[in-house]
Amino acid sequence: MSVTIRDVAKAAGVSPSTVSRVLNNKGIISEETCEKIYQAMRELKYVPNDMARSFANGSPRAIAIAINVSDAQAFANTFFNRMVFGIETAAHQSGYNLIVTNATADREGLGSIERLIMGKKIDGILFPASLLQRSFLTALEDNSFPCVVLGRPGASDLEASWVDIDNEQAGQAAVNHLYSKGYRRIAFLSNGEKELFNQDRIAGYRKAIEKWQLALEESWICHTRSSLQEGRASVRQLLEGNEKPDAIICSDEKLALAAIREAKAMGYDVPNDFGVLCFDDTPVTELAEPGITSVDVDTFELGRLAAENLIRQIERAEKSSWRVQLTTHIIERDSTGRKTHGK
Amino acid sequence: MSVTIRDVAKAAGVSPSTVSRVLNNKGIISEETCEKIYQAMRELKYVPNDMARSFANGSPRAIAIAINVSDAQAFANTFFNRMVFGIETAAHQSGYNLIVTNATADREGLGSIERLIMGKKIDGILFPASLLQRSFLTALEDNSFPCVVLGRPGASDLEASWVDIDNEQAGQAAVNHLYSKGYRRIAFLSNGEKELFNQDRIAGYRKAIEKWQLALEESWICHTRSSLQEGRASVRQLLEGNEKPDAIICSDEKLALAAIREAKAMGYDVPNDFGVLCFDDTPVTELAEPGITSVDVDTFELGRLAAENLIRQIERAEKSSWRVQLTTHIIERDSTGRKTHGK
DNA sequence: ACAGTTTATGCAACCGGTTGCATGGAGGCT
DNA sequence: AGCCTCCATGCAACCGGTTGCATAAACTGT
Repeated sequence: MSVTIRDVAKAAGVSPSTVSRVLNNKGIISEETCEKIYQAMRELKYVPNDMARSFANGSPRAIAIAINVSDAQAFANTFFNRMVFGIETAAHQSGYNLIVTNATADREGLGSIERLIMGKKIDGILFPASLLQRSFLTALEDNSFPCVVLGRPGASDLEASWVDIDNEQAGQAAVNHLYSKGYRRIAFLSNGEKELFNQDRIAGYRKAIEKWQLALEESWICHTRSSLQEGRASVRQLLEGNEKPDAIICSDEKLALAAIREAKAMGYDVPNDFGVLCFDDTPVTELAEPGITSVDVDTFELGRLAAENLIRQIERAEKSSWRVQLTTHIIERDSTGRKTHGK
Repeated sequence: MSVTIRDVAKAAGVSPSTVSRVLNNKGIISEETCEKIYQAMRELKYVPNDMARSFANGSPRAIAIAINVSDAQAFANTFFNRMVFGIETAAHQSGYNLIVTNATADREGLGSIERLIMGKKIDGILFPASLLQRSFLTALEDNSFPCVVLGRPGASDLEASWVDIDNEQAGQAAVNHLYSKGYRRIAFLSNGEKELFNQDRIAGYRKAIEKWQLALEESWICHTRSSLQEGRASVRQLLEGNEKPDAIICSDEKLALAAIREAKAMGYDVPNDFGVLCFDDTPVTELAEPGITSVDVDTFELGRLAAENLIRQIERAEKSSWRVQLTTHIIERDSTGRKTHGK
């Protein structure tokens, strides 16, 4: 069939082992032999068979990322997309392939992930925190199989490595930005009370509010579902209360749009009477009118870091828990671009 | 290390070959032996080593999708995301893994794709048409390596298989929808004259215009770049001309937003005086105000079909050129929801 | 000049399934 | 009973690199 290491060996007048050693720079080989072998490889257009190689040294040089095909969230998620690109980049740099696999369990017993792991097709795995509910992770830990979680896992007792946005910092950054723009009465509209990232962001929000000694009304922290309708209802309630905020931090773009529309409908001017800001930069925040200021994170980098660490785990065979929380930055747009400062 | 086929054989009191045959239902095996072997496999918790298997039968049972990490388009692309999910689903169903790989060439000679192919790490590859410029495809064809292009390749002489949206049908569907809503003077705002998909859509547009015997002004077909500013300028020009359209089909969401804003700014009521529609359904079309009617395609299905065909190519070893053009459907929103019919 | 060390390379086994060919036994036919 | 066929299974080679151990050649020091 194709040209093998033995063909090269024959052509160069050496043994297969020598060729292998040259390929992997293992052991000491004389300049001369080296040259002969390279020559032969070039002539025969030799390309090593990666399957054979993986098999022989028991490592496929591949990592996997688990996704959930039925997850509508991920479907729409630009965020996720960029992260995958970052992961691929890091993997490629270290000579690993990236396998994408669905996380749902098969009827026939083993889920596709377990199959990949047990079948020795991957060296490590990246696991979105949202898919963590099932006992996957503990299973992985028992086997001490290399793994990095994308997003902070809920159960804090887990010893896994993970990467995430620094959500507390993100919450502070949001307040800081609004403060610098002259807003003083800042509300927070979350898209889910149970979500860890909202809790962390709110913690950061509180800290920053305190730091600047701003008004802190408990009624200004409200939770709703991510929809235009429910968002508008919440904002209306806020703006009809006795203590009216002059700016709002929203968990997502949908709520931010809702806030803008409701405020406008009630006669407010955005951003002059009412500032709006949300987390995650997307086409929607860019194209909204006014453009929505957002707290963004470099998701490409997030993915890159995750993969890099995973590979370090694999190669060093160390299962130390490693965590990274990436700092966010503000992408400033018109929704917080107040012109008239003042209380 | 781990439990192998020989361990199972020993436990069941048979030879490794018999176990292998049971695993792959090859040959004829007695009920009795079969049972013994299954029993042994269960007891030992045997999982076949996929690397060894791939190596032995010379097929890794994996396909790859080429991406371009530096491509900002794909970055933001929900479209792409869903397609990948569809591909993974089909691949998984047939027992293939999906490898994601960057298409850019390395400095050290072989690009990662060639490496995957030559190194026997994949059985076939999916290739976005946008990455086709380089001589990849011809190289693949010379080797008759299984390949499916995502999107119609530009050079029509290429013999490759591909899947795409039926863009001509999409253009017709857009006109048909507007016509059914009472619009009669329909313009087309494209985001690039050279793009094949725009050419096809415009061809469909012309056909449908003719079919309904609508007015066809050549000045109504205009090309611009995808930006709010340039979009608005184009629309302003259209609406200031002598022959004013009462609806517009836009290549993308950005241009549609531009159209809505410019029309509103000029005192038009959208959708009653002026209907707006675009291709591809995204969060932006959903969240715009008014929501933008779009011509959408099931990209998950598109990916699924592509992967399915690729695998058929691999398994049948047939290199027939196969094409699919998927039919679009209208996602109706308020931007074409005219209430007052009439010219 | 000789023992001791270093350097460069070969030999052969191994990684874990797969498969063509061989074989022994059971059953069928005359 | 003898021969043929078919069924079920085993044997051993093979896929293509990798690697521990052995060894021959070259070099070092005295």
